[in-house]
Amino acid sequence: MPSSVEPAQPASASAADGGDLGWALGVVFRAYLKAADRILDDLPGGPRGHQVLAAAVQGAPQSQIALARRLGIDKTVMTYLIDDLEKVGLVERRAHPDDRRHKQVVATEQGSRIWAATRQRLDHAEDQLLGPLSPADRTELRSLLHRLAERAQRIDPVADTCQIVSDITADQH
Amino acid sequence: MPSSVEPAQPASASAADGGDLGWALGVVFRAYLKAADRILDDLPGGPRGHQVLAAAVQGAPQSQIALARRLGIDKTVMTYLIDDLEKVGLVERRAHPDDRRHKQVVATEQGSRIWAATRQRLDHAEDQLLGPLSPADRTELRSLLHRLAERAQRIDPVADTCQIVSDITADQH
DNA sequence: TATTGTTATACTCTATAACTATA
DNA sequence: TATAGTTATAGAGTATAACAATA
Repeated sequence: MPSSVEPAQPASASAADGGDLGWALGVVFRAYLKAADRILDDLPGGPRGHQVLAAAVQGAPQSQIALARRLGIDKTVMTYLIDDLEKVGLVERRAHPDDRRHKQVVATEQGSRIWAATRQRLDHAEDQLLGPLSPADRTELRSLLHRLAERAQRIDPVADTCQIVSDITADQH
Repeated sequence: MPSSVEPAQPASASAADGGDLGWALGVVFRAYLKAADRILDDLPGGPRGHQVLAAAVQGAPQSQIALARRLGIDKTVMTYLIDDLEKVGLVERRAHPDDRRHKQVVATEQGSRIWAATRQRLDHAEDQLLGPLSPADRTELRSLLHRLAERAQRIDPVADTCQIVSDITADQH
């Protein structure tokens, strides 16, 4: 193991307090995904399948497109996701009484049970991910991230797909 | 716009202070990527190309594999990334004098200029992303994320690829 | 005409493995 | 034998467009 060729300091650490927000976000997000993937291995759709299931269990019934926007998923992908969850009997589609174009996604009894169990395991995994932080810091981080996420959601609810991006980039060149 | 079919409250908000860390991380990370992609449209490799360039400009020269581990990129992808950056003349590969298997990635003069310019634009974009937060909260969030990222990095430096994951999942079933 | 949801196609990423060159 | 890097292939994931049903 040739330690001489590995620099002692990580390359990007010098900008630790300036930029590099993207690097930290990426590392933390990937670490979360890796932990979540282990737990959600059996669940169709993995972490995203769980988020759909969570929405179906917890909140008021939502249409597929509303879910897609909130979770940052393309509406076509949402179709496949719900297909798989429905096959296993975790959620059901119901036509909205007032607008039959919308299909509400509701959880089955089994879906609720599975969600509660996996939610518990996810909580444990999240605690491990936040391990280096004090309880107060964990709460602070969760709160800050949620504030940002809610705002980002309001500003740009994924816009169904990414038309907006190309519109904006167009006048930069 | 039929507002009656859209529930007033987002579905996952009820768990806002419990779980849902993954949702918030995902939303914020995607928002960052979207903003960064606009800025880094010209740069080969997008955000990841920029991170490689940043490492080459800022720190001590690192081998490709060290970069790959730090940035959470597969070593084969790193090859393509550096290929593209080298074609455009932003970085160069140099054989390490002590171990010629390693190739150090160093920035060219032009690479340094480009990096400085884009870094400035990224700083601006990050400020906009963190817009809802007070200056103190921004610093706090950056600090918390960096602490987590550095720790996650030490615990699991991407392990070149994802062997570890399957090892661990194996004894769960 | 506009919107929800579905399907099919093409494309981009990514993982995997096989290979080389150095050690 | 083990590691750094490269290349080629196959598979997963994603975007795009076209379509049907409803409003």
